[in-house]
Amino acid sequence: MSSPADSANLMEAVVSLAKRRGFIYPSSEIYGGLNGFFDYGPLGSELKKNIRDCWWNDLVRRRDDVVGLESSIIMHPKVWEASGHVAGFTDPLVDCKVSKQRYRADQLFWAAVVVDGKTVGHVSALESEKTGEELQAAAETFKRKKAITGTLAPVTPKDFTEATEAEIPLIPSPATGEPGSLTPPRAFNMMFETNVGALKDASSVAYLRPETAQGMFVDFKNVVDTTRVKLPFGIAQIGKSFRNEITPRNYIFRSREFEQMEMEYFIHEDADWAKCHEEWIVWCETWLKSIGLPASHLSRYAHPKEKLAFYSKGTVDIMFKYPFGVQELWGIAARGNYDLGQHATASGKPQELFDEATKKKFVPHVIEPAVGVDRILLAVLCAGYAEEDVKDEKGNVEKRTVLRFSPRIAPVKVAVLPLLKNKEQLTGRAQALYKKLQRRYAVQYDDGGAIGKRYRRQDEAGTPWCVTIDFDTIEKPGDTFTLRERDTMAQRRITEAELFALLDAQVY
RNA sequence: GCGGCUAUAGUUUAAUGGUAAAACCUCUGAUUUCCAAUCAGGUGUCGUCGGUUCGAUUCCGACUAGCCGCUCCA
Repeated sequence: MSSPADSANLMEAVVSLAKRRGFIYPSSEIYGGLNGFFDYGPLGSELKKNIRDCWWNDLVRRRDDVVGLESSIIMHPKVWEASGHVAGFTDPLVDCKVSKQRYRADQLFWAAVVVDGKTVGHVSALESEKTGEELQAAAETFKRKKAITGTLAPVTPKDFTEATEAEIPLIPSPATGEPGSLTPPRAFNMMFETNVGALKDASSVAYLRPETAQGMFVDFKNVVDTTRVKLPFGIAQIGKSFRNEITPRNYIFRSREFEQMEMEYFIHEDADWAKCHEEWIVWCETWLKSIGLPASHLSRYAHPKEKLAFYSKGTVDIMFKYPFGVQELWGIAARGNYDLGQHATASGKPQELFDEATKKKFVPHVIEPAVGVDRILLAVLCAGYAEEDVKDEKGNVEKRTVLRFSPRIAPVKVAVLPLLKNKEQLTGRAQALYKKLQRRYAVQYDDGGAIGKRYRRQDEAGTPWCVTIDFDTIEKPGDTFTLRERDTMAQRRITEAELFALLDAQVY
């Protein structure tokens, strides 16, 4: 087997195949495209739906402790104030116009150099464990170089967001050491704004949700009051989310409109959250393997304690080895009771449960596995893509392109192929089988061109099996078809009952 | 958003200051056609806008989109 020479080629090959076979198109392509948005074509929309269905079936339908939810995309603006997204979902950035370096304003520190009570200059340093000491040392160096006499006051470190308009031009760039090249911090909220109702004013502002999670928190009491759930239990949701990313990148990996599959798993405040956290990480890893992602491409990344939000007890990301690097696929966060607490405070409605044992009310804690459907889809495309060298009858080496999707998520489960399209006996039998399969599975009927070409066409679509209705089917007893397997290209004869049994076992 | 590179059929590529080509794909027809069989035929292209020019797909500019880096994240 051969594969594209390097990662860049693999990515190009996947993008090209995805377009050519109708998995993924750039959005609004006839108008020049729109950065950060994509459309899913006939095969892509089937693949995506299968990923969603597998997750929903395994998590919501096949577990006793998880229920589903579908909340609205536009919610009350106060939801996003309480969640912290209005204030905190921003990245204030500062550019150095000379060095072209970019800094996070809250990670770029500076201080005035004060000698004998007079400000004589400014120094800067990037955030580190000893930012204060570095600034102090820089201030002393500054004083010495400028040959200023007097008493240097201890520096007061501030981050760049605290700099006034007058101070910004005086602060030196960490890259050049010279002032004047830094831009004012530009903060932009990553939430898309819109207006609800006829009037467009401050009171009509609403947001397209940047995550689906808040729906589960806001409807927490509704679910508790209207269903028979008992702790521990989860509320799961699949839906579109929107983020006005600065730089959408890496194909569908980071887009501005994307689809999330999230669950909030609520546990007692005294429950062993670490154990529960670990169990859900394992569940997620197992699930990814069940839809065909190889274990060799999966890894874990535990966020360091000091980088966690103050309310977070721990976050572990399941990483996937994409062609452009090992990147986050699934984040499993232990969020304590922060979100329910925030909504209780903001809404004035307690978000508590009653503990019969202790006779006390408490706010449940939560474990949150959050994954992007588009990221999973990209992962299965990249992991499943293969180019093989196969020899034809004459011994010539030819390239076979194949997408090795798990039968669970393959957009087409079976292709029904009459060996010839001008023989009524063959096409009639093929149509009958096709119609019967169609009632339960996504199937394709293909009578175009040569049989070999049709097999290869299905390989590129990732179809696990082809059944060919041939002359043995109609001339020999047994009513058997040729079953051709995608991965091995092996052929064997199979009856209709055996075919349905195979599908029942493999497609779930 | 900033910097670098790029843009020709659905895909991958070629040529050209004088009006665009090939392969694959797709479609139609013929054929007892099982690993991109064979034969015959068909559709389809210079990202957008502007400038220079007698004439621009080619040169220049802007915009849009893509790739890489800064940054960010499901």
